[in-house]
Amino acid sequence: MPPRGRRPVGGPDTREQILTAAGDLFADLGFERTTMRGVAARAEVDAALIHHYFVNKEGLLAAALVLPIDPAALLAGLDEEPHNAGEAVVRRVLGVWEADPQTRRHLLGLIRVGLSHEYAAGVLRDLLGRTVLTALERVVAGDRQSLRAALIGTQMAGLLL
Amino acid sequence: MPPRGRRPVGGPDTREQILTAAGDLFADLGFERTTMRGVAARAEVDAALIHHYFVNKEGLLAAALVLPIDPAALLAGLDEEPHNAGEAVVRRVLGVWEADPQTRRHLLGLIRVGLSHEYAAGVLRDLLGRTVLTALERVVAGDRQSLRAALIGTQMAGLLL
DNA sequence: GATCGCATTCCTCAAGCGTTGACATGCACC
DNA sequence: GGTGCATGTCAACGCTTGAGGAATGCGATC
Repeated sequence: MPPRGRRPVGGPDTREQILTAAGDLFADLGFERTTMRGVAARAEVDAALIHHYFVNKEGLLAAALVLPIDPAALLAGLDEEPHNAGEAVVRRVLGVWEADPQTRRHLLGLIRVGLSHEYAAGVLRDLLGRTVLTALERVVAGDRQSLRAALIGTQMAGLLL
Repeated sequence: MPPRGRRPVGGPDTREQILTAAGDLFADLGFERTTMRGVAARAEVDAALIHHYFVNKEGLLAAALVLPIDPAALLAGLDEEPHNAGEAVVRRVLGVWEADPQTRRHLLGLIRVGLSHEYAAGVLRDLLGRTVLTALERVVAGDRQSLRAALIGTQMAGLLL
């Protein structure tokens, strides 16, 4: 039984602990099968504290879902030589995919979350829209930019899957 | 502690008890503040039994929401003298409203439920559409029947409110 | 600059909610 | 008299909330 009030300073960042615990469990189990109590236990925290920080399970998901890589950085510089940007995108994506098993596991987790639950899918779409598509749009030139960016995105998702 | 299995025959109709208990509580408290355990307690039944019969709280609401009067009967015969149907409708509605406090309480309860919760409002709309509007349409003559029936309906609702 | 009071922030407890699956018991029918 | 279905209860699960308890930071005061 932990003491009742606020913990003395100097301990690990509790909020961060919750976030990583949640990230792990969501990735492993999907949305439904991940439980608040499970996250709380793994983060060594009372379940109510999660609500304090993230309001509810959906809020926790939204906060826990982060990309393991920065798409803007990954695609940086590609807009300078548009003629072979397509191939370059594929190369770089596959690059991280193959190089780092950690990252691969994380990405697979994201996909699993998206597949596991209606609401979770929405959150994930949102995240991708804000990050990946924005980064892609900067690389893609010409007209119908957004559409082509979206197509590339789905193409890559399909490839990884 | 009641015995564990099925009750001996001859007792009151359990399902009906649940329904009246639910009707009372929904009318008094609205949807949110009515609890499954509360209904179960009032009906002297285990909460799980409600799920057995009505699947979930929304199902219970849909089953418990019934009109205290039959609009078809209330408006019967009015289609025979269309010239003063309007006034007659008002008279009859106000008739039951003033005559029977029981009915009035029940109707007020329905309105409260409708106001208390998004989903509940949907169920109520549904109920009204299936009953009141159908009855009204039979009374209203001429073109744009449905529209005029709907207008009369809202008019009456406003009046009572 | 030290210290005191106080609002804020972090945190747990206890309880409430809907819901579910396992299981018990009576009833009807063959 | 056994078999299957309808009727019930129990115990537990999972999310959420409100009441507080404890540490902390900060301005006022000396």
